[in-house]
Amino acid sequence: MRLEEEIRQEKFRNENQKLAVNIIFTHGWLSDHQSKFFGKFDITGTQYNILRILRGQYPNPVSINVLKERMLDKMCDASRLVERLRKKGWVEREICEEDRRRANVRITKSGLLLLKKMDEYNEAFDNILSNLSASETKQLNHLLDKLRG
Amino acid sequence: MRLEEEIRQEKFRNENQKLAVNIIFTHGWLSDHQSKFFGKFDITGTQYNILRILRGQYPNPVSINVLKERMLDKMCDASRLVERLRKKGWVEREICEEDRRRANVRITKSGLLLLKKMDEYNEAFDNILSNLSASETKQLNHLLDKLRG
DNA sequence: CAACATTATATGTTATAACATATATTTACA
DNA sequence: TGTAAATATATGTTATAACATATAATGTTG
Repeated sequence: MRLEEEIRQEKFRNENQKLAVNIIFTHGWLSDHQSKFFGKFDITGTQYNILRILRGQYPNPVSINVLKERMLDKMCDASRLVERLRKKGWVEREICEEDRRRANVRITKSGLLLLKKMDEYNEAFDNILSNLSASETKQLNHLLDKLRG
Repeated sequence: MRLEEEIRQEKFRNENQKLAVNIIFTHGWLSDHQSKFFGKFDITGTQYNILRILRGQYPNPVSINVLKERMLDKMCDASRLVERLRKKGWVEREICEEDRRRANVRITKSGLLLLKKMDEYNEAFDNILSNLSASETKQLNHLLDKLRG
């Protein structure tokens, strides 16, 4: 639906301002869908993202700092985020012996199992974004990349 | 920059998944810029948005419920958000006499003044999004609208 | 009109994000 | 090598978001 109808605001200063609002609104729309999905597995989108990064490196560990760098939303709070995942048994951490400042974080079997279970729903999840054709999706990706410069 | 480089992940399941990640990442990128700007005025993006809605109706008041409806991120917590704005002197509220359940919220002179001051920076703000041509911006808006169905 | 449902808002609680600061370890360099 | 700077992570604090529930006013229906 047109943004103007969704938020009942007919006038924007210009297309740029509308774009800013549109990005925020679309993000909210997507988050709603996602958190419904993630909620079923007692995990947040941010946490899921971390687990995905860790699976990508498995069986190698990843430091907190690298996690920060690769996170979608650069959080300063990665320590406590990892600690929450640890409490749920999805990751383990140990001090890195080569550099004792670092903490090595690794996904556990239990974490891998969770992701595997969630993988089965990937297709349903992708369908949230099925209102665009393949070429439109590609173009949208391209425009977002270009927007950020 | 290409999303793949920004988050150092070369492979996505498909363009749809990349799109989901791209929207979240672009939103984060935009929020960073915005909060730098909003922070200068001791206001958050959400609060600014409420003030804009209220200015749109000025001098008529708006109920909490209508604010909720029009907010970009439908918050359940609009009461306390309005209360925060009231404490800063940017809005006032009173009980609606026709329906005493409702609270009428109105932007104050001080709130209007703040928005006016912020208006002066609109152009600089729009420039955050200046990496696209006019027609690309329009198309991006169109694709986002279509994506949400 | 009495009882119940609905609506609008408020509030208690918990989880998380944001910010500043602290601690421990390593690196650089005089 | 001793000391300061830099780095990696942790922690204290505060603000806000999310969720559930409470309260008060209005609408509805027999």
